[in-house]
Amino acid sequence: MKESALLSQTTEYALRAMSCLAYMPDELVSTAQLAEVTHVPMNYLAKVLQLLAKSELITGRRGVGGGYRLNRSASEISLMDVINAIDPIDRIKSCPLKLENHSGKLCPLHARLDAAAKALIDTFDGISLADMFAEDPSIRPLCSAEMTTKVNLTFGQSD
Amino acid sequence: MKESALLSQTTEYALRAMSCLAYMPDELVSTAQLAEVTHVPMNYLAKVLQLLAKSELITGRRGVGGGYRLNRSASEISLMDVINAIDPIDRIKSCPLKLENHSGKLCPLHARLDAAAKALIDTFDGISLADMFAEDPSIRPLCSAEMTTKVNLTFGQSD
DNA sequence: ATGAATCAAGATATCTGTGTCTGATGATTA
DNA sequence: TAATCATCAGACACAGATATCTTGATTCAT
Repeated sequence: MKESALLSQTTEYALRAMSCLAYMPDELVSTAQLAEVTHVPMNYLAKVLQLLAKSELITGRRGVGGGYRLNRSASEISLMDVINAIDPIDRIKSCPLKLENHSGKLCPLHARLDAAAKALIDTFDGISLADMFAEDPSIRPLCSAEMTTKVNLTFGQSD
Repeated sequence: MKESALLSQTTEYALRAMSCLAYMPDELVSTAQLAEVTHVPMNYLAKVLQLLAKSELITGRRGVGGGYRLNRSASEISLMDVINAIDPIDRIKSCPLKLENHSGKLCPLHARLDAAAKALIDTFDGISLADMFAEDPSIRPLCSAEMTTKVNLTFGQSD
């Protein structure tokens, strides 16, 4: 079959947009700008941003000069927060076969699958948007130069 | 949006079927029997088994008394082998935005997503089908009693 | 106030994963 | 050989994720 990504395409888009917003806190960034930098189809990104806004991770402001901005600081938003806003990773709470006769316990197979899901969730819980700026400063989230130059051009910020 | 499982439905089905086959090596188990025990729609399971057969994890035998059996011993088949036969977990090899200007390196975001994918793969690589029988013997893969009794009834094996 | 910019919301289109069905091929039994 | 069982192979149907488009509502600048 086809390769399957760990996260859905929509979630990937959301993470890109959030990374971008984290890069310039307190600035209002329009959907069009985000779409260009993140290379996401604009009309679709608009939908994704609406979801993020509904989850109260970001706030949208209409009108001229409008756009989106983070609701909390980048260090207080984990990757898992973003993932949860779009496609939560589901834990296996009860036997998927709907068999009753093992009191609450998962079978070895599903116990291990659930453990893997938990590990993933814990990993993403432990990474904040801010963490992604804390390394080699020559490489920015969403691929350094592209983003850095585009953004600087657009907003006239000096580095 | 909707909850999204770590593995696709099809992969889940494949893991169930493989667990079942691992439980009775050297027996030929028909699609109908597997479907009943694993609670998977029979016609669809038939497709999944064909995929597993094409990947040479199992071999099908036609005709009266036919069915499927493992090609290797359960201890030599990892969960990842099964997953790879259906929907491989894809690593992020290059920038999904298709930006060229960072020589081979992933940006912090995708580097972390890829690390998570690698960790998952390593986890599933380290678990064999046989491992799932090595614990509390009262709980079998695919939910103990159900499978145990059904199987014993069907094949008349004593415990 | 008027017009332009921008988000909000809903309808619609497309593609892929999931699931069903039918006929063909091969194996067993009698 | 004939009949039956079960996999094999392909076509078809459906639903949900992805993507597009249109219209309305809000904000800003003039």
